[in-house]
Amino acid sequence: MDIEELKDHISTYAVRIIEERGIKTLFPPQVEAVKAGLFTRKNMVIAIPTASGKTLLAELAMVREIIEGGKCLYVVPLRALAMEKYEEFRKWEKIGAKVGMSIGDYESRDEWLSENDIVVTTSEKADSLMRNRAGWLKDVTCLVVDEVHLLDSAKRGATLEILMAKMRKVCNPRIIALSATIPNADEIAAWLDAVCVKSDWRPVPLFEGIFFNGRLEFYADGVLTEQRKIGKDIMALVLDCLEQGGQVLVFDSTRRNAESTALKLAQRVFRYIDSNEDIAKAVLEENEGEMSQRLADCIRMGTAFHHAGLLNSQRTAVEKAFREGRVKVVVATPTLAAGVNLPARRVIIKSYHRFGGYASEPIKTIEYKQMVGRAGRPGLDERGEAVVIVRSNRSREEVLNRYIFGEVERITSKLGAENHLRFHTLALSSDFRSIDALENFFESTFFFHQNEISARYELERILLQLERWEMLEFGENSISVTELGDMVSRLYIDPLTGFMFYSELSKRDEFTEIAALHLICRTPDMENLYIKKSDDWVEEEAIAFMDELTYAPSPYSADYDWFLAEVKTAMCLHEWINESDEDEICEKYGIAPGDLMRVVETAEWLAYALSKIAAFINHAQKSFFSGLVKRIKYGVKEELLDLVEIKGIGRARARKLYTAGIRNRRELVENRQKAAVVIGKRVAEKAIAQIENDLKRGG
DNA sequence: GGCCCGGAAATATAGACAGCATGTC
DNA sequence: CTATATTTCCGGGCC
Repeated sequence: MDIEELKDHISTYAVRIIEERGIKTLFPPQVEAVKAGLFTRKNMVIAIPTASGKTLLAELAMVREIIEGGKCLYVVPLRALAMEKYEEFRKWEKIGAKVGMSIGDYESRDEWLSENDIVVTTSEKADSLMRNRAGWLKDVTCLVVDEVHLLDSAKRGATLEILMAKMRKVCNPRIIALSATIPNADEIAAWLDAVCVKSDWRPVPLFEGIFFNGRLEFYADGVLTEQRKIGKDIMALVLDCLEQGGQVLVFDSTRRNAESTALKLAQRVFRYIDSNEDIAKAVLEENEGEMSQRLADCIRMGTAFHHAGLLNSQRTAVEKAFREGRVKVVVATPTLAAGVNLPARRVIIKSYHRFGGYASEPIKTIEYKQMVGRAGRPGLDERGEAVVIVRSNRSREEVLNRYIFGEVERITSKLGAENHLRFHTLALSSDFRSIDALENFFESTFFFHQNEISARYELERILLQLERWEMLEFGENSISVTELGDMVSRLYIDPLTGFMFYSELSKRDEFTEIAALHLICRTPDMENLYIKKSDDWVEEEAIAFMDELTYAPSPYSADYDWFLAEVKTAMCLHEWINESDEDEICEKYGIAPGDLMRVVETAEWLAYALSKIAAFINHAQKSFFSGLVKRIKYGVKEELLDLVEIKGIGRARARKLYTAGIRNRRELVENRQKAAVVIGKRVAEKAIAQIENDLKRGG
């Protein structure tokens, strides 16, 4: 089907914009989706492979929607994905569509979200906007859910499910759900009263293979199509592809392995690139720690590793360098499996096992298919190749049966877990104010669609629990949410977290820094650092402040290891807010810069919640808690808070200024020369300009 | 005594969402 | 209770 044929649906202008991207015709599954009613008001579930044009379908539907005067919400699972889609959709600004984004602590530009025709968000943020009664949400006429197979995720699937069910109740939008290929897409479609479009078509043919004992075998449609001998290890597999002008993406199971593989491959990949010194330098500018040094070393030689220990800016730099062909090989942990779009001619799966709680286990087939789906760059490679490295005949068989010829797992709802029910029930009970109403709502979820189990018994228990925690009150025949309950719901924290904060704050008037931080780390919303065998020092150092804490189990109790992890994390945050050097913190706690940032980010969010609850009960230390939020955000002692609010002045520069006698913004403006000497002329001038600007506006 | 080697024992283990309140002819 | 791969430790053989 020719793109021109779409002009009656989306206007000639819109067709022009698509053509500018070099798209002339629709792919077969896209044609199928159009025929199935893409331009009607039908709900749709579209289950087709990565890179076969799901996003374009969503865009076509959204443009149509906007022309009709509608408003679209595009929901994705990751912030990085939100960024990617936001940038992509901004092309539609050329035909007058306004595009916005709302994720975590970032909101696009200075416009109101209500003015946008397309808003890109994560599922949690969308749910949060709903709890905070963002009025514009009820104007949404089209909801696009990207990666809807994430309904299956034990951690985050429930939120997506609740969001979809809630949206249907509140504004009943048209729903377009995009999914990877899954066996029960029609079940999701049935839940949504949607038409289901399924296809396995790919723009670039995929060859899946096995590498065992130096022999490379490719299979297609159940039969061996080609085999040849090449070298003995992964190096041969990589060079074989580079030799033909391709790029390689390697998936490995641990960060350490990914790093060492990248470094090993670099020894021979360097021949295939020119200088990457500028990229290496940019990566080191963000951080100079050990991991960053290793990354820079790899990049200089044309390889890189990619995992959650990198800073976000470093990750983006690696992705960009790979897209530009300046880095030839990226060795990644699962960060990239379901993340941003980064195709390569050859994908190598170095290990298909991953640690999961108690032991390492084979990854799921859907994960395999997602990794493998990255093989072959449309328009650039004639074919995509995916190779699993295997070390025994047994695992060769396993890979063939389970992955290459195996079927992807069904998607099942994970809403049944008590913590998810508790979390969402509190928020829902402000709209559905009786147990019957709540039960009725839960019957509209995917969980009920799949299981047809009444949630009533579970709900009763949870409601009583929430009442004991003073978040709900029961009237004659209706439930009402207390002020505390409403606050907890809007803060988007687990009610248990809210209760812990509320009860501990009520119990005592004095919290030391470490006690407050540890309270945050005790919470089910916090993700704590891992305790290693060699972490005895945690216990030893903790003796000094043990009696300040809100809780400490006996060393013989089963919770003790968990407790030590909380303490370790609290100590890490304590050093952060007392201005220890970032790289020193990373080294001492055995973490990478990206991990530190994530701990800080989560702690800041929870500290904010803590400070709100402290203010609510008028706690004696409420200003200490609100200061703590900022201190965590910037990683500084109290005295630097004024300086660090200035853009371009972080913890390091603020400390330099303070040491030089410039202790706040006023003193900065009054000591221009000195400031210029301490932090550099350019930075100082920018800072002063900003302060003066703020003063003018603030009066 | 020092060194190398093989095998046993110890060790470590992926990822990443969320608050808030904005302003104006 | 479940696994795997890498690193570290240790003892034996050898020069």
